[in-house]
Amino acid sequence: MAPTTQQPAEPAAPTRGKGRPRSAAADLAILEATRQALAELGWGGLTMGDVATRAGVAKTTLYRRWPSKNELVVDAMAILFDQLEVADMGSLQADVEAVVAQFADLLSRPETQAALLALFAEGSRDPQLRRRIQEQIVEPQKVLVQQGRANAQARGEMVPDEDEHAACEEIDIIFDTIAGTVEHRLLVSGRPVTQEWIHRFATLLLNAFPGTTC
Amino acid sequence: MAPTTQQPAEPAAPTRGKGRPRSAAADLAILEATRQALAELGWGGLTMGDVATRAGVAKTTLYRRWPSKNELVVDAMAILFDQLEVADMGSLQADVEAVVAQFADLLSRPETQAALLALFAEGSRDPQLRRRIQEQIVEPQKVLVQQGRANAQARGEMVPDEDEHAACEEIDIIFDTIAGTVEHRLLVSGRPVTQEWIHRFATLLLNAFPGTTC
Amino acid sequence: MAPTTQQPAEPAAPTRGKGRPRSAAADLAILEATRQALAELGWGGLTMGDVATRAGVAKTTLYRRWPSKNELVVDAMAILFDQLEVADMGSLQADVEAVVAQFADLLSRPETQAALLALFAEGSRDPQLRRRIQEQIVEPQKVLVQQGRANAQARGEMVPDEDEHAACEEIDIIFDTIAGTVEHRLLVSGRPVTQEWIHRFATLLLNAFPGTTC
Amino acid sequence: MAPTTQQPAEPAAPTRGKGRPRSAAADLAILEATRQALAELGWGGLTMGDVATRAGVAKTTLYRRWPSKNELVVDAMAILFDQLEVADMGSLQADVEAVVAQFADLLSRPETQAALLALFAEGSRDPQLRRRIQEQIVEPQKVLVQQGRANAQARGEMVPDEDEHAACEEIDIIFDTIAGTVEHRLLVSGRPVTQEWIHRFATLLLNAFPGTTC
DNA sequence: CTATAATCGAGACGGTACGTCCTGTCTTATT
DNA sequence: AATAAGACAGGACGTACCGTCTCGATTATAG
Repeated sequence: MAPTTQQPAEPAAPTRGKGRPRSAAADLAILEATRQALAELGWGGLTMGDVATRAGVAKTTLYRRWPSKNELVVDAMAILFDQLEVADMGSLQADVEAVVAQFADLLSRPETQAALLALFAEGSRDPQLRRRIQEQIVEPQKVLVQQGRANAQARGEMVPDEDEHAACEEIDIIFDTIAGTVEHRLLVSGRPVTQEWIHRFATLLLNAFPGTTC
Repeated sequence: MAPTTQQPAEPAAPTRGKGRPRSAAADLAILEATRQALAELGWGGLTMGDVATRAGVAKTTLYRRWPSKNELVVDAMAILFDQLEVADMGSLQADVEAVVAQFADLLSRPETQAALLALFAEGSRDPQLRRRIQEQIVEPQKVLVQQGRANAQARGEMVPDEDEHAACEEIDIIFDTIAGTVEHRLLVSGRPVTQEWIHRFATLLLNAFPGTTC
Repeated sequence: MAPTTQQPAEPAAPTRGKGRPRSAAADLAILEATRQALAELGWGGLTMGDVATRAGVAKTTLYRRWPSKNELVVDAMAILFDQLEVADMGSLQADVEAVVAQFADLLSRPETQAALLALFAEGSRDPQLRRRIQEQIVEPQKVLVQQGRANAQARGEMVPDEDEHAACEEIDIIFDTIAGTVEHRLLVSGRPVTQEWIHRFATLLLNAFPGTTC
Repeated sequence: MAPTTQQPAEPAAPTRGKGRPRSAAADLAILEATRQALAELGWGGLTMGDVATRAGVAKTTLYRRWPSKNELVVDAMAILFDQLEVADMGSLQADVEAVVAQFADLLSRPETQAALLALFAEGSRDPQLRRRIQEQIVEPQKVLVQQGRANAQARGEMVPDEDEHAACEEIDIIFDTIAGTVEHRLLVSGRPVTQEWIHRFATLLLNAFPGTTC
């Protein structure tokens, strides 16, 4: 999660190196500047030089931490996706609606709109980038589904998993469906995600899965 | 559909344009070269100059027809999306599976992977581009859903629409779900769309909609 | 002199060809437009397309008559240099002053300033162009020197030529001196040619040549 | 003299510029490449991109130092004109002949032929360029005349200047005459400057000025 | 009166250079 | 060692002209 790129080994070493230590403030300033620039200028308008200027930092400082724009933006966006939470609202339907609403809010921010699909597009060519996206952006979302599922099972709304593998597959398909549908609605079709739409979508979703004992 | 950008009025004009007419062969060569370059180099590697060279055409000829890379790629991809068809396979489930398979095939092509998400990302900033994408890429897909629905109703698998508006909303949500989920599976999660996955997904989909009389 | 370039044979043929005859009005309009554009935009800013537009003529019409900008400008300027005359003012000194004044006037026009040195520069690389410049621009000036010399000899101010060859050489050197000095003063040093300067220069010139019987 | 264009203030600044200092080697390579390209391709064929390539330098490095082709060529040529010298040959006639010969040699170089008139032509439109040409190319020549005159006065061949202003005017007219005549002979008339021609021209020149006590 | 033919306008075409912008690396002096 | 500053090689951008071409329309002479 931390902008640890480009360093010797990191986990094995709390490297108390000799020279001047890296400025932690710079990291935050750069990531904030990146989000700001994304929101203002979009993915295509984002330049490393501009980010450096906004952050009050030299270009070198940027490249010392991130190998390129892509990785920088992944880290800048990851912070936002880390804030997603699944609260136990008492029922599966309510939990789903809450999570979808949170996700839709996130996708409505200008920086997210500018960055998310562009990152996915870049990731489809660069496997290393794809992995980084998976770890820092996609996984945090998928965890929500697992969590919500566990909550539902704890409440007795869903039968517990028997086959580990099948459960995994099912989580995948649910996740792709939720994330994909909301993204498509907001970013491709360009139509709003209202409370009513969320309700309809969540209802469909629960219909679709016969495993729910509601 | 035709690369008619940059021209005076087009529909209302049987305008016997005065100068030398634009080369139709150039249009085709450029669009083909664009798809080729996308497949080879990806969105980021796509260069107007390179496309021009591949098409055996001057860069000016490109800019005379398309104001930028974005519009060019929309038109180049639109041709692929025009080829989608909904065949009547006898049952709604079979029809859905067929259409999903077709769509997944399309999204598996390297040029589509390179272009689609990048276009959507650009479209989220540029309303004109978004409209163009809607008309030339998204609409042709949505038509499939409408068509399939009509077929199902003709076969008696679905009750006919009563409320026009509600039907429209439902088509929207179905469409966003199908397109979004498949895109997310293939382009974001990076996992394959197998025959089995398609079957599971189609089943879920039909479960979700109680209107089906199966 | 006429813009006869690019035609079959011309002298041997008053070629009453079959097709539509070339517009004589176009020639004049083009040359006038050329001088206008030169005065406004300078040599570097002069474009064939712009000249065509100013003349209300298609670019093709231009290229049918002149192979390139250089030749076009030679012809456009030649008209101005054809207007130079040597009037018999009664004394060699007066004649020289009159001719220098005329020449200085010509070099003070903006189109001349823009074109003359540029043409000479181009001519130093392109022998064909150099010949054209010699014939249409330089020779008309040199004739003035010969004429003035003849007048002076007729008035008895100079001894008649004995050696044809030596006379020729002397005309050359006088001509280079007058033209070169005035050009350098006006176009290189950028200082004005006043009545006083002309007088001083003419005096020096007559001093320099002992052959004058004054 | 140095290619100092585009810099903050230069003389008043012992400014220990903060970033990486400009490469001095690049300056020399660029100016040399410019002269080479001029000699090979002429003014019209001279391209910023080509110069950059020859110098093994990026185009941006060129534009960082010189705003355009014109200024670059002035600096490239200035080096040649800095090499002019007036040697004391013992007599005014000999000194004049030596200087004219030197100047003619310089004007016979292909890069000079390509550049000089073209620069003067451009300078007649652009006052800033004209000033630059004056300072770096014309003045070094004019200094020769002043120097030669001083030498002659020291030798007693010329009476010393009484009126400062008149002397200045006289230097101007002598300079325009020498430079203009040689340039016209070589670059416009396109005829060679032989030893004999130089002798004749120098003789005329000394005739013209009665101030000489020979 | 109809071919035939060269001209005209318009504007598309392949090509080249332009001057700008951004990338990612480098070289300074400073901290 | 990391920092700010900024020069550097390289490459794509979108524009402007060049000189050629392909159109339909015009305007002359020749049959």
